[in-house]
Amino acid sequence: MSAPDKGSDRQGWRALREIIHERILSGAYPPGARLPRDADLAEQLGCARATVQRAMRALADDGLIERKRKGGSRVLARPVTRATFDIPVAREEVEATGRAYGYQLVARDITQTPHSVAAAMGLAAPERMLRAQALHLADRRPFMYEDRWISLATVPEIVDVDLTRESANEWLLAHRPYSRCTLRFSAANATDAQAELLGTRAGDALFVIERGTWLGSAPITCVTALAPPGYALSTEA
Amino acid sequence: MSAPDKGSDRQGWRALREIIHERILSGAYPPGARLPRDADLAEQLGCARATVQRAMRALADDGLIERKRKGGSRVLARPVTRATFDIPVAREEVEATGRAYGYQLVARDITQTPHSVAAAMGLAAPERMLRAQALHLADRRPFMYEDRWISLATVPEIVDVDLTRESANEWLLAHRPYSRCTLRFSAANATDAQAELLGTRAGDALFVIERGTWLGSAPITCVTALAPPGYALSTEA
DNA sequence: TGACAAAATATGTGCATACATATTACTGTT
DNA sequence: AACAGTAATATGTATGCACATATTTTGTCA
Repeated sequence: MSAPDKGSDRQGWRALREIIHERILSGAYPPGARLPRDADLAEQLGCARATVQRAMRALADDGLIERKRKGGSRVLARPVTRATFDIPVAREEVEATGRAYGYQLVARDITQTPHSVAAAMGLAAPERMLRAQALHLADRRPFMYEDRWISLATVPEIVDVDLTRESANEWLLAHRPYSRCTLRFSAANATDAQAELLGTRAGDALFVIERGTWLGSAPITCVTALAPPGYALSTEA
Repeated sequence: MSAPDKGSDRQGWRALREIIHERILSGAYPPGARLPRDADLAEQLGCARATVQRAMRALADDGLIERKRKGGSRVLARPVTRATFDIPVAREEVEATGRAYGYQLVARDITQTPHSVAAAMGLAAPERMLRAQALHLADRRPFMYEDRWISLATVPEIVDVDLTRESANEWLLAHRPYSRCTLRFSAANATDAQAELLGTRAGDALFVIERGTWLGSAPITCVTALAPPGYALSTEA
């Protein structure tokens, strides 16, 4: 029957991706080389073009190959290391390691943002916003310190939230979904005040995560999170 | 009129994703809620189930919804912030900012790895490996310092490469593709020697990138890269 | 030779259908 | 009521087809 040997080697698109990946690793398709057309690969491997497309798109998403509309597919000469991080909520990050999570509001007030914060949030001029500074604890020891600004224009309800009980981050995630998010990782020396809060010494190298979220073009919040020495973000690509 | 109005509002899967995303943002599908079945959405939106599937899978990949085989699709109550970073080769990172790239080998020798490195590479015991320490420069100023170990068992040819001319990283990328890669970001205070090399002061907060690559289960290389203050890694999720 | 229009081509997308697979829900038995 | 086996169900995957779209290549004309 016309059945294209389904029974013997029923390959899924994941298997196809693996086969092609192997060919790249083994040098059969060396860096910079052009791969066969999807249609040819499909015939060669005994499957439909759509299945090859699925596998190839996965390889392209992983940064291994490059696909262009008429140029065909090429093995990237200099594959970029593409890594995906899931930035967890502090509570879950702590609890994932089996420690007890704690939260503590350090300060809360409503003031004018500095120019730097307004700029980071894409505003032309500073605005009055809610500023919340808080500590996340793991087994009662400082885990991360966050200094957060929340737009009163976009999230007016935030003034009525009891931030001594609930982390602003968790409240926002539950009540104000965002459509855009920027992230920035860097390192900084701890100031005296930061060291005091994090239980380390001034000058210690802190891991810095800066995050901004928007709903459409309206800024929601902008946080600078500081983690004491020992903190690391890791992933497998 | 069984024709599913193709002419008027021919929606692509990206448009569908956007529509569903909007519904989530607007609260039509609140956090934790179950979404309609793919088939129902398809009928409601006037397209094929495959198209809905494509959109929904994209939303799931972005960490916005969760899909289970019979449980249907749910809006994630606590959406994780999922960010994808492309870790560039130093040369390209420098040149992307319009600066002149420079490279300088600081040291090269073949010695036994410390236990820590052997462990990081998944080896039971230390091995003799090639260690290459090098500086990447931007406009003749230190941009990043790397301390790298390369497995002689996996990459014996590396001993014949002139590392004073070519960065080990670029040689490896061109000649030794990897199948697995681990990444770890952290912060550390500069030692005297590191500060000297990077042109900063001892104690300054450095951004640390640790990376390991393997081909199958064979370790290829393991690097610790240090960037001076001012360096940051950023992305848009 | 050079510029511009037209044809060719490889990937991208959409659709309809069939079947696979993982879970949930149900049902009958003890 | 507890349990195991079975049916129901929503998503996952594969296929064949047609057409869309972005590039490259080719061809024509000045």
